[in-house]
Amino acid sequence: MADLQPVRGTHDLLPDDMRAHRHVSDTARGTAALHGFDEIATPIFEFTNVFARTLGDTSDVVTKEMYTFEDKGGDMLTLRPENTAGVCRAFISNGLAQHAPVKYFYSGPMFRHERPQKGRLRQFHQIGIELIGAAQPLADVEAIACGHAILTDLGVVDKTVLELNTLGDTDSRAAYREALVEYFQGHLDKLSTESKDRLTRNPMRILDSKDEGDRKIVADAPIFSDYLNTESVDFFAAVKSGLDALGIKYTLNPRLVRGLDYYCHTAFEFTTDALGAQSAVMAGGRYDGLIGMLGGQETPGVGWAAGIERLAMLSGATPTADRPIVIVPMGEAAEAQALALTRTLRNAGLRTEFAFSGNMKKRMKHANKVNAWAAIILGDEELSKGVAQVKTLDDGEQKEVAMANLSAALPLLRAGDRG
RNA sequence: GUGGCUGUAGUUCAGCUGGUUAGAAUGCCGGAUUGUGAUUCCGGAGGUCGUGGGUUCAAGCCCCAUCAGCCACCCCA
Repeated sequence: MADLQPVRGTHDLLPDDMRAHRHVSDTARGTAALHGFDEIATPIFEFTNVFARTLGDTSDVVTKEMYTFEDKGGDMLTLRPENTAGVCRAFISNGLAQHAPVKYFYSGPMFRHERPQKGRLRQFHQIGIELIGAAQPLADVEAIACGHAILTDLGVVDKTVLELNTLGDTDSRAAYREALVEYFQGHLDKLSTESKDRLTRNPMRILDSKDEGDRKIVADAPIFSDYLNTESVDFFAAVKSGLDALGIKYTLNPRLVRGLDYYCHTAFEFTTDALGAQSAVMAGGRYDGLIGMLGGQETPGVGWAAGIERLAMLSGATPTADRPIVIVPMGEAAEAQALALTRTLRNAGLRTEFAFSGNMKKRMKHANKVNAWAAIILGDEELSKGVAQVKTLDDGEQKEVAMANLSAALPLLRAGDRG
């Protein structure tokens, strides 16, 4: 066992992992593009303020999970724990308000100092979309529809449930919050220690508590829907009817709240029970206050993020690498010829490798080991005749093909093999 | 951050109540005569038993610490 361990909660993506990973991000990128979301990339680190200001100083992410450090110039920087704040910062920095509404897709690493578990890493990867500058409920529907389509394309949508809730607008939320605090204050002695803490930091979180004592108290707590104003109710109704129109199923979950302060109105989460305690696969919502908090002109936005590792685990699909052709030259003259041939075949778009060491047996073995679908054998005899022996490895059949015809003939020989 | 389980060859694991040179499978390397792989046969390399202390005549097995993985909580993707 090597004594050099990777940093806790980080993972190497070896080719098999990488392919599974790419399968998720490539599929998502393609489907997002189909929905009009173009890819952007923002820096992996930002000034700490970008996150501290937007995520709120009560959230767990900010208070204990960020990788924050001072750089050599004395600036406080933070490795991004999520990408929405970065995208909104970019929106402001680049004066993109003039192009609003804009639709962006992103994919990349995020960092959170949490205790690792399966499906929960310190460096993990997310895909996500942001739709900035559209205040209409249809924008929320569009964002959810895009996410739903991606889950469908990945073949995991059946393993998930779309949970939906509204957090209302600022007024509704403030009124409800006040009522909640007042209610729980009256039951302070019976609340769990954790929930007492939540009461000051994020009272709505108490609704989600797993503590039995808490649950009893929660049962009689004020209900959010009683505090929603007409605007909030109408907005939510529009989102729901949009989803209905698209045939996207959802279940209402009044307990679905958000740890991050900037969310309002629509909150949604595609959850699964296939990943243990890590049930959230794709989560998002509306964040109308975020850009204002960052110092930009008040601009509405909606989006979601999804964990690539979790999606990859859910889908279980591990695409295999394209099988190569291996050229097996015997003798110096053949090796020179083989080099030229690799180039010809590669130019023709055929994945080609060169078995350059050992006797013929070794080279054939190599071809087998790299899972080649065909070996091209080139020796003195073949050279003198201007041909090559093409052996298809699955059926063991060998055919003589004129050198000049190789790149045209190979795809036909492979037609029977679609590995 | 809190609590619990686990940690033996590249990989998956075995190793009896502590007792001589720690095993298997698979993988890897080499061989079974000349230009043919994946099957078969033979041979070989590879582990300071996560790491550091301690108890003991003696520790992979016991104790402590530490690191990592996993599970639950917390939180979240």
